[in-house]
Amino acid sequence: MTTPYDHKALEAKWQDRWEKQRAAEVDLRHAERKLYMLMMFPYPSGDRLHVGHGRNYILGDALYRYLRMQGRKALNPMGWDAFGLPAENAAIQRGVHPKLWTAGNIKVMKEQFRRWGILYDWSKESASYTPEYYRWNQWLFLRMLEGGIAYKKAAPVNWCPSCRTVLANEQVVDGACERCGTAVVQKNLSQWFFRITDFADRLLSGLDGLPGWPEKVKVMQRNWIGRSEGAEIDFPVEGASETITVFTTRPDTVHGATFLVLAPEHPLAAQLIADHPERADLEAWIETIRNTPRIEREGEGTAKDGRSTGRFAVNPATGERIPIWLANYVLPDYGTGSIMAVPAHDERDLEFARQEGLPVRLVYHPEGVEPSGEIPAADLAEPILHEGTIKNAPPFDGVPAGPETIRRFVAWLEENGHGRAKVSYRLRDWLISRQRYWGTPIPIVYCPEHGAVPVPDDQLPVVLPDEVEFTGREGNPLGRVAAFVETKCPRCGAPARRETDTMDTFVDSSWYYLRYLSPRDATRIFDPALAAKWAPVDQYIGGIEHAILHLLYSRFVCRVLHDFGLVPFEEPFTNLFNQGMITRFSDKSGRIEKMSKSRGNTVSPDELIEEMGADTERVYTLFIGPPDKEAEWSDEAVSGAYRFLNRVWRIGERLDEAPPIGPADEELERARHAAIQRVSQCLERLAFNTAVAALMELTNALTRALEEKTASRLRLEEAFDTLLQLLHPMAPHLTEELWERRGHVESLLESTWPDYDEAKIRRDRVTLVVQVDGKLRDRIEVAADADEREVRAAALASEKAQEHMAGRELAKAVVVPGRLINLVTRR
RNA sequence: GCGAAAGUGGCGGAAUUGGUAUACGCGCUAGACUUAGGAUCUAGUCCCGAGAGAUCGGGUUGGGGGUUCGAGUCCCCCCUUUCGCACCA
Repeated sequence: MTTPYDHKALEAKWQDRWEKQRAAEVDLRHAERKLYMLMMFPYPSGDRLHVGHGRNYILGDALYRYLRMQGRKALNPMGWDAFGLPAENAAIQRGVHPKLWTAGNIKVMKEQFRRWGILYDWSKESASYTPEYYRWNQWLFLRMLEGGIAYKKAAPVNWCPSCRTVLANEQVVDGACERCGTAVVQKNLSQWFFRITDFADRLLSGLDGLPGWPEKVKVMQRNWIGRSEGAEIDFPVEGASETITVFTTRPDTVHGATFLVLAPEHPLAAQLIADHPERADLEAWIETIRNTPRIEREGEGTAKDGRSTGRFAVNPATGERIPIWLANYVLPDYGTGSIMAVPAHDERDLEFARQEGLPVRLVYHPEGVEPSGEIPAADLAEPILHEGTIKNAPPFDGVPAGPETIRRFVAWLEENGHGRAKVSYRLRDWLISRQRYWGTPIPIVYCPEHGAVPVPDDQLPVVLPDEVEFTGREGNPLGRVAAFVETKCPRCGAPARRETDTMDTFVDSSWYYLRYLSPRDATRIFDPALAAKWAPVDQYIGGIEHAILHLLYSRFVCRVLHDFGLVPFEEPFTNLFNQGMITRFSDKSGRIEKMSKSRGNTVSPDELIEEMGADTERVYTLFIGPPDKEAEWSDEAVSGAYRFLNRVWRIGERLDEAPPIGPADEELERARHAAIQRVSQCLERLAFNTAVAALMELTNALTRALEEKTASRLRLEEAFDTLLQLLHPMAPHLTEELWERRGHVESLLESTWPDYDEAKIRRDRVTLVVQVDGKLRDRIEVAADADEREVRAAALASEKAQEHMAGRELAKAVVVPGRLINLVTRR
């Protein structure tokens, strides 16, 4: 009977030891070569981490330990994204103060990390809910205010009725709150923004300088920024002094603009319909559109809904009168909130023209089609998008569609004073105000005399008051704390009120990687010298869900810090790795889904660790599949990892069974060097799954050698030591224990990653595949250094090859050294 | 609709640059040791056909075509799945 190894005692022992030794602590000032790796810091929610979360941290730790053994003692800090709604909701529901609740959760999560055997440099720990941290959020806000990057404006904003706060555009997914899924409504409010749109071009072009980022993330960011080149064109309104300016990417189709469409919310709309006989009806209709949730208005298949204003504008290209319409398909917050409709050359405009019986006028004509002036929209089956030549639009007749034509039109518009080149973006400014308690107070005081007055630096931090009632009632609880709200104007000393909005927690997370470098510096946001030395982060690891949100905001804030002269770089994260999700069958939905508490398909690491140990979870998690792909958790397959580790353990107990001299020493030596090579190459590209497979093969080779007594004790011990080293990143506890038992004084973590010798892997004689006309027919053994002539002779001597050549003449022989020879016959 | 990634045994998956498809693991089958085994060890396990047998022949990486001595890998067309974007003018 064999008993499994005592993982409980052994794992506790090593976790204690690493903690006591402060095994991952880095001296930032004196380290010679910098390497900064980082996992996205977690939100300390009340839920215990499950094995799906574990993948992220285990992956990072395995990488850390590997780098460490490579002689690269990386900075690998951890902290807490500790502000946010769940803490406040817990306070409302359970009467626990968010601060206590959060602190308790941090303690639990820290213990979970420990139990996974994960090494962080805890001396750098920082948490965003401490005044020591968030005062620098406030400081940064004030600098951005001075720099004109932070500003306040009244605007229609996204409001989540369930979270009772406004949201940034990035936090609205398919018209719903990113956090709770509730449909977002529009509200007109005066709010604080960061002028991220000023950085749109830099954020866009910077992506080209990030070869270490997944293409997918870069594409998502490019789409989100949504740069469009085009022109603004002015259309004078008939009978009024106003002009309507539209944005278009196709100024070359301006002759085909047969009507204008304004978003119903457009500032001119009310004026245009002022004299309309059905003005009241129209106003009611505008209200309806205005109050339609975004999801309905912009959703798939939403019908176009429009009304004529009864007014006309002049097409500056043709001089013709064209009607002005209002319609829901024109969005108020993109471009100028108004378009020139060219139904001949735009699908949406054509659809609307058909629906409303509006005319079409071709600018580009396919071959053989002659100009026919305005025609009914019903006569055109589909729009002509990027083909044909211009006819009947002097001076452009005969010009084909293309970018050069667009440039010519822009120049022509500019010369004639009808318009100008213009670049538009989808990106909106970042709305950072939140009407919630548990966040960084925005350091502003409202004075009746001086308006919004910034809190002076020497009065920072503006501390979040502890004495707050969490009732769940409408409105920010901060607004009901008189001691907080009532203050004096920093400028004149008159009674004034504090801003009660707090900052979006994505502000906290946009620069935290810099705070780790000097977490207790009370004099500045971070140490610029250390930032210049250690940042940017070399390897960032986290989930794809932050492809836009956190990663875009961080890139923006990094540029702000750069422009302030605080950091010498513009990109915060040089290499980015998105680990795949762990999925599992969910009884609730009957489907395989992302592992999550709400889906009820989580696996608790606590029980798994209790039963089979943290090393088993680690090895299985790394073995489950390519780390960047999603992977399905299998409760059964976990035991494979457990069996593997027990096999390793048993080899350790049986080393003394090996004979002093072994007949197959070279074989084991070859297996050892091959394993070093394979595992090293795998880990260089984070392919832990195949690295584990290679280690299983080495383990199998060791077991076989031991069973068959074919390797000497010396070789066996050597190979076993190598196995422990290569396996350490994946199974640190077990390997440290066995390493110690082998009599090594220095810890395995401090040992040097083994080198391999290619000469030791090479064999004297190799097996070559013999193909005849591309089909495998035989295998032959030849000297490893055999030249092409020798290989060909050996292959032609093969009886099987001869049979399959069936007397046909040899046309040529293709030799791939060390692999195969293909005998090609003449047909 | 646009963009991206993917499709390989019963399952998870492997296969740097085109060069022995199915490594490694799970599951399953048989056997060994056992009072017992969800423990451990050994052997087998892509499909079809022939053979008592070691073996031998043929086929196979979603489907179809192409390039090549040679294609899971490259090119073209199609199907399916997942993800992202989606009235952005």
